[in-house]
Amino acid sequence: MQAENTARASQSKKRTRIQIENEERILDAALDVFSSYGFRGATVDQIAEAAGMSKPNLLYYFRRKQDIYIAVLSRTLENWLTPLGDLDPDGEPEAEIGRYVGQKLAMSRDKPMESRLFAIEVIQGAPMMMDLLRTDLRAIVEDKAGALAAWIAAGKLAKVEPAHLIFMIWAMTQHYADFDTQIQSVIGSGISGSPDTFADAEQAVTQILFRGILPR
Amino acid sequence: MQAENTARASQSKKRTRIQIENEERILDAALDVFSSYGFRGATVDQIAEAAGMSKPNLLYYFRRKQDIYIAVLSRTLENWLTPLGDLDPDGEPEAEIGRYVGQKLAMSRDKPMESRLFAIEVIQGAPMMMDLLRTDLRAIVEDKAGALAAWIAAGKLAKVEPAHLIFMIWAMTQHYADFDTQIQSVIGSGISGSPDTFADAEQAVTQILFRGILPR
DNA sequence: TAATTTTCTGACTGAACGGTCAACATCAGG
DNA sequence: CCTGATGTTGACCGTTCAGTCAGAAAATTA
Repeated sequence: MQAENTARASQSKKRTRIQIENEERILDAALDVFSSYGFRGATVDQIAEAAGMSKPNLLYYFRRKQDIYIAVLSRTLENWLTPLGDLDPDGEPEAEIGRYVGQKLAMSRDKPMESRLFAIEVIQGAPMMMDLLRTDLRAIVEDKAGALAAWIAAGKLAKVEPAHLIFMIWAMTQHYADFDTQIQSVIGSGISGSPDTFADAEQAVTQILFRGILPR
Repeated sequence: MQAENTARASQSKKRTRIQIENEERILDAALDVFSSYGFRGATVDQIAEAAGMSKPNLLYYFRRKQDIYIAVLSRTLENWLTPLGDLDPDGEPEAEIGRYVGQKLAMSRDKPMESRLFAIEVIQGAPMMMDLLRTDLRAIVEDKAGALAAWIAAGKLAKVEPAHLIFMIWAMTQHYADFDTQIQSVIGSGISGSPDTFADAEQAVTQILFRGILPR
């Protein structure tokens, strides 16, 4: 993403205890605010208040609003790509994809703000993340698409354009985080709030996906 | 949504030619801007420039930024719910759902901004649309979920929680509009730009969905 | 504990924003 | 072609925002 520590920057030698604590508090608060309002809609004052500190103090750690945003995206990106990276081409598709889908659904339940942060950024054209999408994300998708293609060639999966299969998994799982408000409005509860709803979601996703792609 | 014409309001008698023209230009421009930046991120000046008129003139037609936003949401909502409303409980599931999915995918290709407008609004907690979601959207989903439940009971569809099946269709189809930037970054083209990509998307969605839910 | 560095804050600045207003321009109907 | 209604604009206002700064308070080091 970038030099990561655009913070007190300069050429600071060691990160002090207070620095580490406060930067974390700021990033937690920033995730909350940015995932609710997007970059332009969020204000530094909001983030400062959520982090429980004054605005000048926040700006002492991150000189500019953009630096906070980039730092949050950076920190979140790792968790984001890890599960897909774990997909093992030498494993069996049902087990591997099942584990992946399970992890993604759990992330939608437990870390919905991260999902929404990326969603807003991407929907708005990924002005800050474009480079990463074209490099890191593209690379890992191409890599794992190869694994899917091999499974298809081996007759272990139905014929689907591999990249699109990955997109569909993202779509189905992340929908429960990103559109939680809508889901709650319609059925009364989201997957974060109700174990029953989570179970229904998991059942629907795996049912459709596995019947859809596993050999009959 | 509301009285629709919060515009020149007062108790205007008839809408003049210029009024009709300009309100349409404004709403087109507003859709473009709001779908890219969200409500808080968009500025009235941006919309005015996109509509090719001065800010005071724009505010002559819509007194407040919120009024423009609500008007755009209103206008878009109709197109949004129509395809689902057309789903015929007395038809055959494959034909009905197939037509619905086709319409939704075509909308993602031809009207991606509408999709993104709703996506941003919902992701941010639907502050302006909550009422509509809880009434109109909920009602139509419950209605159509009944149709799906009947098909399932008749053995014409696999057992899936009907509301979740609808969510999955939304997720899979709208993903191609909302996350177009991401898809382009990964495979080089989106469904609006390339007929091949659209065909791949359609194939993936229908393949997964129909194998996933139709009786074997 | 004295010196030094790090952390924190109130008060501020210039720019951007939403919205107003008085006056000017254009239009449609008689 | 005159007149009232509709449409349009530059200049402006109060507020909010990102970011600055001089210096006070707290922590660290010696």
